[in-house]
Amino acid sequence: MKHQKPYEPSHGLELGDFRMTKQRQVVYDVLMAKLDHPTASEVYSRTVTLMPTISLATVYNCLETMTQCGLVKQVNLDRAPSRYCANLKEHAHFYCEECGEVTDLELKSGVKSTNAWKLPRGSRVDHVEAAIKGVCPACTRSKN
Amino acid sequence: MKHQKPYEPSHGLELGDFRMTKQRQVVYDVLMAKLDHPTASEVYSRTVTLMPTISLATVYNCLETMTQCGLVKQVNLDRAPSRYCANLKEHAHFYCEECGEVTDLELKSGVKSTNAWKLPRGSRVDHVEAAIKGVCPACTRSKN
DNA sequence: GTGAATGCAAAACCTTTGCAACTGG
DNA sequence: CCAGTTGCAAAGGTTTTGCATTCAC
Repeated sequence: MKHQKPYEPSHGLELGDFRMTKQRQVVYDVLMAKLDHPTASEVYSRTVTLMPTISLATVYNCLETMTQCGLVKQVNLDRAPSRYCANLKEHAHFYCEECGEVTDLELKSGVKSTNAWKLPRGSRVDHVEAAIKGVCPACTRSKN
Repeated sequence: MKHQKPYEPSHGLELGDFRMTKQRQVVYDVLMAKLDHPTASEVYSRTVTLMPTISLATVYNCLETMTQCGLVKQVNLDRAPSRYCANLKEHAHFYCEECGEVTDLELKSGVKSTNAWKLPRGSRVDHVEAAIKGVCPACTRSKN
């Protein structure tokens, strides 16, 4: 069985041998420029306008590396292509079934993200991934 | 943009034209027989021992159809192959990074699954998907 | 200088699909 | 009977990989 790599805390940012190449810089800039949740190919489309020679494979590599380093987060909703997100604070994702937008939901203060669930005593929690599907306020309003 | 199909409540089980074929029966039986979280190909491996002529594509079709009907749930963790689950009560999933097992976490009573997150006023919530990664009690114990 | 990263194309992987044959109600 | 389902093989779309070239440190 192929296990996940153990989750690396995103603060601390242990970059190790991380080399800041031009490509990585552009990919990172693109992610920071617009805090929506682009897929790898959307990131590619945006980077290619800034650096026409970059390849899709490199974008994938950069996103993977940055995910490992904790610079960005990979967001997976169902089987859809992964999206990437530069918001490093703990948060959930809201997926609007009408407009397809993904927005971040902050954690309420003083609350643990696991607090709704019965965790067996003795579990160690490393990471919580919460996705909420529904209809966003804007789409709810425009529906009638 | 290709949207999700709207989420269908799993109670009520509107089966519509659903035809209980031998293949679907076997797939369903296999899922009920062991409430772990097999992937499509694990389901295939198990069904094939009971019905050697079944094809992998049919297993995928059956799982898809049953997911639509609300008979089973599709569980997606990261980019790993989808797993399937016959537990229809609202629950979260715990993924153990040591042993790779996926277990169900019940919702605490009197609590909403969204309660940790700041939902914008006016959002409609249809469905919550929560995945918790960590180390299960058994693996935590055996580590030292 | 040297190991790491890139770019390209090809492969890998999970999943879906087209279609003729079959079957459940 | 006949729409819905199967099985097969082939295609689909996303992501990864092998390898020669280039580059950051």
